[in-house]
Amino acid sequence: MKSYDHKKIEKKWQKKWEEKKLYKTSEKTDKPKFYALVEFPFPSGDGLHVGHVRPYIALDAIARKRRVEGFNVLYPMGWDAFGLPTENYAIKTGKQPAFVTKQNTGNFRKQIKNLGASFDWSREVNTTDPEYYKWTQWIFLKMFEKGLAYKSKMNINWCPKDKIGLANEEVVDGKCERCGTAVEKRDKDQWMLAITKYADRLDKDLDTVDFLEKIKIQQRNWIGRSEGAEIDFQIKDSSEKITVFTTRADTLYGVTYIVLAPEHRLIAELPIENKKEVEDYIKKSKDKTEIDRTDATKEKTGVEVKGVVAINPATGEEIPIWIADYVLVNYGTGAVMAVPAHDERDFKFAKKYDLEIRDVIMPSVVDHVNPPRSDKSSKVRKNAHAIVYDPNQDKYLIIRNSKFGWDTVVIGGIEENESAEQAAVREVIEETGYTNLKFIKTLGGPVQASYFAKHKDENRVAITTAAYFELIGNDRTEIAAGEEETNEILWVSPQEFVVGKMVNSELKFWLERMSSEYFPPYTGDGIVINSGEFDGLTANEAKGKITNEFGRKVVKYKLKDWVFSRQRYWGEPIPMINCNDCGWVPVPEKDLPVVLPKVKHYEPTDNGESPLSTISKWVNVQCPKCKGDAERETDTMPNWAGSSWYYLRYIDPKNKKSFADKNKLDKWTPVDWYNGGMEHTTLHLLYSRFWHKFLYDIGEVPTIEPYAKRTSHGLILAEGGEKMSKSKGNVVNPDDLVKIYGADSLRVFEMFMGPFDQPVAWSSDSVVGSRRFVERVWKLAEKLDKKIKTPSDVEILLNQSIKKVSEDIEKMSFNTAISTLMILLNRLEKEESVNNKVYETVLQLLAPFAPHVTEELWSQIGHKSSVHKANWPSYDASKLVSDTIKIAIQVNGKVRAELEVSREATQKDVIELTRALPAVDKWIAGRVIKKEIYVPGRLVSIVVDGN
RNA sequence: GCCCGGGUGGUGAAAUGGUAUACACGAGAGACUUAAAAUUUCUUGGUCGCAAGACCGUGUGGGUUCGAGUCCCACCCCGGGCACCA
Repeated sequence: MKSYDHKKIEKKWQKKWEEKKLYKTSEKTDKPKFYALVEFPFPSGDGLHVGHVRPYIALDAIARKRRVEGFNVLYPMGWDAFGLPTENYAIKTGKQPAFVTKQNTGNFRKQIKNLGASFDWSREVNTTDPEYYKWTQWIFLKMFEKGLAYKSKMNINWCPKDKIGLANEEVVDGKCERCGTAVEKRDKDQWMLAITKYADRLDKDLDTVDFLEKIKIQQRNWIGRSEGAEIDFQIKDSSEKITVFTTRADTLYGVTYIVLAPEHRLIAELPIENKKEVEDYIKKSKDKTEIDRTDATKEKTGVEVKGVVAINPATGEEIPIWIADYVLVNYGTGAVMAVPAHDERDFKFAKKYDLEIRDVIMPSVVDHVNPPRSDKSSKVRKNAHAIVYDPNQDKYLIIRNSKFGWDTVVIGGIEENESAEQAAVREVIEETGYTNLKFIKTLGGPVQASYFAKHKDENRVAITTAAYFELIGNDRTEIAAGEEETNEILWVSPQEFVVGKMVNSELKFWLERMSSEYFPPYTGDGIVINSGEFDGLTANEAKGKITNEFGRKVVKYKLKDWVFSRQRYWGEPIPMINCNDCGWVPVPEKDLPVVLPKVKHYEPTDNGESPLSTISKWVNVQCPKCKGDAERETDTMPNWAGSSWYYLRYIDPKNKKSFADKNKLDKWTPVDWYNGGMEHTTLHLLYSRFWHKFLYDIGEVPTIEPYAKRTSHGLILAEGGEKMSKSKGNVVNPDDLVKIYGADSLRVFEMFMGPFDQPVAWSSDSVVGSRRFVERVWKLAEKLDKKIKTPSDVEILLNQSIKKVSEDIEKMSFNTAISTLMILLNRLEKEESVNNKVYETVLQLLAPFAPHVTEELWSQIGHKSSVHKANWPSYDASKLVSDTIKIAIQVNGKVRAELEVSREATQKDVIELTRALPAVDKWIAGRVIKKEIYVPGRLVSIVVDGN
């Protein structure tokens, strides 16, 4: 047999597959469809690195498996080729971006083809092709027609280095996502897309798709749906009112002031006494950068609006109005009701400016050690806790109840006409005898705790107030009669005096409140207090009732409209014409595409205009409406435009009449499985869901969602654990590894190196292991024998492997699928001869990962047709377990022996056999057997008496 | 601060509550070779022991269980996302 020559084999089969159009998707078949998609790359000058191709290989394996399972598979590839890097390169070298793009796509295509991926190259798309972006522009015009695209003066994010406006999604930590320069704010006329009109559906329809949960969560967080209430606060002696948005209507009675954003429109309307002060503050906050203003760690500032007060609609009280820049104009109503007792920011602000803090929510805890029992009755009691600290020995006074096995603080009921402090003192003396107590303070308001009181056999709802004392002497009186003798009085260290060791779940609040003069605001749920008729309701109940009474229910989103203009050359021209008489007029559909003109210079201009604006021949046009003089829009689209619908163009890439044929769309949408990076979750993935929903609304696509399933790969890092990048010089090019080890070995390695969804550091040294594996599969062909009988354990291992590999590919657990095949191979190598059928199955299971070598071996054993067309192996469910099984014997939880038993053996038989084993007898001899457990097929567990 | 992941040998990593470290890399020893590479055989969590074997061991501390890497509670560290969103 010839030695394994990957270069020859891989070239040979790649050529044959292309000739036979093996991976070309047919439109004429009644097989069920399967549309697999990977994110198409931006063809940079750097080429692909080993990280880029991992998802291509993964979905290639899935696509290959689907084909042999009988699906008509669409697995396409293309180029997301508009973008800054190409333009910047063009500026540097003077080469046409279109030319550079062609060069780069050529290189990328070659790199990908080297891997033997089963893409249908006849459907390749390129977003910079006028035949493609004609339809990107067409969709934009439809959005304009429906009022979803609008031009508006926006205070946008501006990158001074790239000289380009950015969408919110492109700003990371106040910096340009691409170049890291601090983003400035600029007022500019910008085209906007009204993605916010789809906010509710983009959130809700996530329920209808199979996306990884973390992707759904991240999108939901970004969309930021928040249910709450709008409540009007009348301004005293005025017809004006301030509307606030709140998610905590239940705390309305705790509102002690109102805060407006500096940009709030009402500020100009109010008869403010300290106008100068207020205006100074507003000016100062306008001068702050976005980063400074939104830095939550900075101390909050504000200024009171004097001469004007608002009325709390619930209490009727007059409350002050403040202006502070921690309140944002563009969220909610630009005004908040401040509840310092139950909100961190309000609390800090109130402390700083000495504003009133009013408790309206009592914390409520459910004891998790002794939770209330549903079968017991419940009693409400008012309690006092006495926290007694002895500074001399740094210890706390507790009572240990040996009967129930718990430690508790001194606790007792509060009698009528008694304060918590008085009750606490009384209880300490009665129960412990200590009399020299110095009262320090009451630890805030009451806390409600629900628990099951063992000693009374009933559920308790305790509303407890704690009093804090220090011990100043050791005098003790006699402990009152009647106290249980099971009680022991102890002093414990602070380490022991915590929830968990102590039975009192309220203790965490007491400790918090003891340690600082101002305890932190309580922001959790609880029971409403100090709120008139709403007292005693849970916070949740009160939310609804107070909203009904004083406000109205509303839903707000954090999502903002999409800034769609870019002041650059290398993007789709926005197909709009500005006419002095007619305003913004869309380019007529028949004139699409608006083709990018060729220019000599691509440099962006400092005044923030697109380079296109300097080409007067292109700019000056006739108004399509009135035929008067008009000018083209010179801004271009962001490069998220072309990628928002590319999966639709793959379906019918050559269509000249529409972006895709309706029947074909019916057949192929939605994408069945889309894999891509987590970094696109709130950008591309969200944008394309928006575009798709829009196209659905205007009847252009048949489904409400573009992607039925979305998964995500982990990043491949460089060997040192850093990100791979050309500037760091740590990029690994797949071409080099294909040359040395072959595409098959590289593919196997990329799948084997670790969990697909987890980040991994690359290790070129380890590729050799996968190469050895491929070579050993190659060599196993020397042992083939058509007549040899397969040993039963091999038979079983084979069936188990078919099952495991099939399931693991579906779960994207490629690493364990490969290791399963390695285990199988290790076993087969031990045999003198291997049956052809067994070997063929191995080749088939390996084919999705290593398509070339398996195809070669498959043809060498005499197959005329491709291994990539042979039906996926199925397993025999009756041959997954052997007749005898090895089980482990545990004595007191420790493995002491092993035993081989029949699969059908009964518990009685197995345990008898077990006891007879000397290795077991040693551990059980002379001891009382308390328990014997047999887990069929797994183990026997014997529990014996103590020592 | 909040929301997701994750923490297991020298390394990448396996493990429906049931024999922790499968599979692979690396390392060590042997075979083949004039030699090296390649290939191949064996060893490879730690401690003690001549051995049989014993004990310890999945970030830390508690808990549930006959039995915990896996479940519960509290915490520490690393990666990612969001962040003055009312």
